[in-house]
Amino acid sequence: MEDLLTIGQVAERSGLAASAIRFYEQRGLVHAERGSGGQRRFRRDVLRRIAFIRIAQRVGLSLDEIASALAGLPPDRAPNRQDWQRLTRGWGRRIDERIAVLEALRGGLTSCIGCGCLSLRTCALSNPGDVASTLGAGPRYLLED
Amino acid sequence: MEDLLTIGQVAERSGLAASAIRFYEQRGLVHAERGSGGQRRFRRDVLRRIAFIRIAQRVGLSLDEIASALAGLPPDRAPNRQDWQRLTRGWGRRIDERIAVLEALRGGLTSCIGCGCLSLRTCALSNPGDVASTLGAGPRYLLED
DNA sequence: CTAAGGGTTAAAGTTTACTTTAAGTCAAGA
DNA sequence: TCTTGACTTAAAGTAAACTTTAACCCTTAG
Repeated sequence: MEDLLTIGQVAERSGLAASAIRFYEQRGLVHAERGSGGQRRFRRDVLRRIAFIRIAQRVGLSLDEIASALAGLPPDRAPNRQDWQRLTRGWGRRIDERIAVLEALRGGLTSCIGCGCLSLRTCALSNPGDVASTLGAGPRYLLED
Repeated sequence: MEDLLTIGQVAERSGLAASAIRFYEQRGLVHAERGSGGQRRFRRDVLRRIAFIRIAQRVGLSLDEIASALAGLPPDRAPNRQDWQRLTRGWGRRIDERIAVLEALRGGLTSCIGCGCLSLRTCALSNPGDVASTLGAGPRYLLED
């Protein structure tokens, strides 16, 4: 077994489509050397990069943001655990914020009976926005008769 | 003040762009009569429909799903509170699920130290999936040295 | 009456994250 | 050697949810 992976092997192991991997290479998210005949050969740690990318996506980052984050890895040596952890700092907060927004929305829904919806433009429920304002001002209202 | 609204007035009151409102009309999400000269005239309750649409989007529904939901409103009379509430049944559960997924992800992140990421294809963190499997099997691991 | 401001249309453009297609090249076993 | 399956490329296609553009019409205040 070689220590370099073909795109098919990476696809197999990561569960990603080969086309997606090529796309990621284009976008600079992963890197491949080229073997005889121009075929891509990936180092094994591409799998960790891909894991990182997928998790980052679930946290809500765009590929551009993920690319910026990955650019923070040391170019000269293989990333170690501290390197990776540095990149995931702040994700917990980001997730907490999204949870807070959803909880506010749910709270609004269940308490939202008898609403006049007088001002759509300022209704916290219909406007995505900062957590503070959504959480801060008590129940909002959705529907009235 | 008329009891029918121009598209500009609806845009102003809802905070939506006029182009978005035209788009919604095309998609059957809102309805407009036509006045002299072919201009759109909206009944005031279009504002409630728009509020519904925006909140449904925040809950995670696509415009197609929202259109189906709106089709459940009575065609012959103005919707009342029960009508609207019927449409929002099930949203709470949907939101709870999304919260559960995010919490599992956050829990995984914070406990994710020392992971071998041996099988990307089955790693709960890198794979979006059902809540049960993500929640059920204890901490998962993200990064190793 | 006329100019400004808002309204109309269809069609094309935007963004994100990919997939599909077409046409061709490479690698490995029988 | 041949054939099959995996690989290559660039370019176009997809989906969602809109926005932009261009060319034109309507309404209203002065």
